[in-house]
Amino acid sequence: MNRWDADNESVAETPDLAALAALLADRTRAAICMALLDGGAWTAGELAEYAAVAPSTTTEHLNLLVSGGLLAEERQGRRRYVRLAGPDTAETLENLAGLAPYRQVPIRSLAEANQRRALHHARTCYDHIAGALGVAILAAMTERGLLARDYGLVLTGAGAQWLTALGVPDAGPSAAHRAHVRTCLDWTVRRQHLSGAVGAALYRHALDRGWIVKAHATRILTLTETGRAAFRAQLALPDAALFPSLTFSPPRG
Amino acid sequence: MNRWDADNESVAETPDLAALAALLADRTRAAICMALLDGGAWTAGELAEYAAVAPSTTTEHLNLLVSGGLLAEERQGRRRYVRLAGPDTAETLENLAGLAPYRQVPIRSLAEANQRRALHHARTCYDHIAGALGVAILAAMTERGLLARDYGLVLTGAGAQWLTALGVPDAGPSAAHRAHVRTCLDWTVRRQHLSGAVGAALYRHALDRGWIVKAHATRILTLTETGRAAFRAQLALPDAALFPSLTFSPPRG
DNA sequence: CAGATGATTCGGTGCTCACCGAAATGTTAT
DNA sequence: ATAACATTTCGGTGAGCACCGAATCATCTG
Repeated sequence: MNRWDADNESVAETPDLAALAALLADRTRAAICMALLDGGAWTAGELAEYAAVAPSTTTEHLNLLVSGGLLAEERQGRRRYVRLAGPDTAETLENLAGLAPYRQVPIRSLAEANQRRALHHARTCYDHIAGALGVAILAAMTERGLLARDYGLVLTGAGAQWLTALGVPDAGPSAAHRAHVRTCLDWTVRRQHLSGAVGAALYRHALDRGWIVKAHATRILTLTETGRAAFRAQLALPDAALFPSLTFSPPRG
Repeated sequence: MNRWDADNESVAETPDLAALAALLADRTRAAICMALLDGGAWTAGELAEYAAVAPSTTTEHLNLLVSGGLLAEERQGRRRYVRLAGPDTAETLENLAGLAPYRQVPIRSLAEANQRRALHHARTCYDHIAGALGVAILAAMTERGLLARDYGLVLTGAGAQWLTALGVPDAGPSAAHRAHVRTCLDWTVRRQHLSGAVGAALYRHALDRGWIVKAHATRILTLTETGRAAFRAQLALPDAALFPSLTFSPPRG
């Protein structure tokens, strides 16, 4: 206790950016986090198999990630479920991934190639829709005057009416602390897609109505025939956004 | 070249989150990035002294950060200037810092304690105002109806009028690709402050009018007497936000 | 209760990397 | 030209850590 600082301790607190980054700096841990961006809870064993490391190694990684605040865990009997700590964690992770350099990964099988195409077409991004479909939705909503870019991105009056006409519950007051409309940089297409509370509500609605179905243990979303009809009727989405086989993956420099 | 994928290469590209995070996972490199969040360009030597490592070590770090895309460099004769790559880099860094755990750092001198108090009171956050002053500005603008939270955070009509009355140039059309109004999590106060294009314009305006002055080689902003008068008249900011000595730093758990 | 299953603890190994100092390179000042 | 200065290159050292396997603990199933 010093004279010049009688009522404070003689220490201060600084955000430990390096400690947080170190959690993500390992390829295995990064892969785990990217997998958890599907928004679901995974068991330790599933993650071990996914990341192709021994269960013991996975345990160590999960301990670090949980105690670092990135993951939340829930134990049920003999198994350990983990998921991302929250929407803000997911958002920051996606932003970071959009900023990251690209790395070449080999494709070893036809199944892998198909899976990758599906992933580029439509996938979850925590609690909303990403991929070519997500990008097309944002573009169409902007073009049709449901979203406006004048003062940042906002839902217009027409947009609010459109949502209620669809039967999407208004997430406004309940999610007061969360931005209503937001964008997220897509790492496959390098363009923006819709996130925020509206993006999340739209995703849930599409799931409920059977427009899309989510595959197990991946982030892949499959568009149903009903979904294609709905997106055509509601937003006039072009076929290129509705069929995986037509999804264009641009070469990267 | 395989039959099943005749026109694509048999490799795909994934964002290398781990590689990006590894850049920030070192305490020295993280300190360098945090220093550069003042928005200015630093020489390699200045950063070496700031981070308390040998010049040769600094060179290696800067090489990594530049080639990783986080920093932009500019050489002038025998010296090397570096700055953050862009506003999106700065934004992601601040978000990350807001998510990071806290670390205790010892305070070794009275000067350090004063500096820290000033930093908590008002500082730059790349291109806008952070600290207690920044938080107070956001709160006051919201309370006075210049910003609204109904559909995400937006500038109201009254807010736009207020800005033009002040003489702040409208950054709207010129910064079309950037969000007009945005918030940034403050690591000192753990509350939001105003960023985005409007935040940047406001900061520049306050500098031009002599409301605040920026100290050399730190992120510290000092409020002038004119500035205090202006913020009282325009936003009715309370004294607690106008005087560093009254700035409250809450204990952390 | 026995056997299977999911997760954890622990010891040991190998690799990566942050750091420094000394010498070298290139630029500005006297 | 010579001196002072800013930065870089390089070799070597030491610490941290991701990984595995074997053994152990806890839980569920037959």
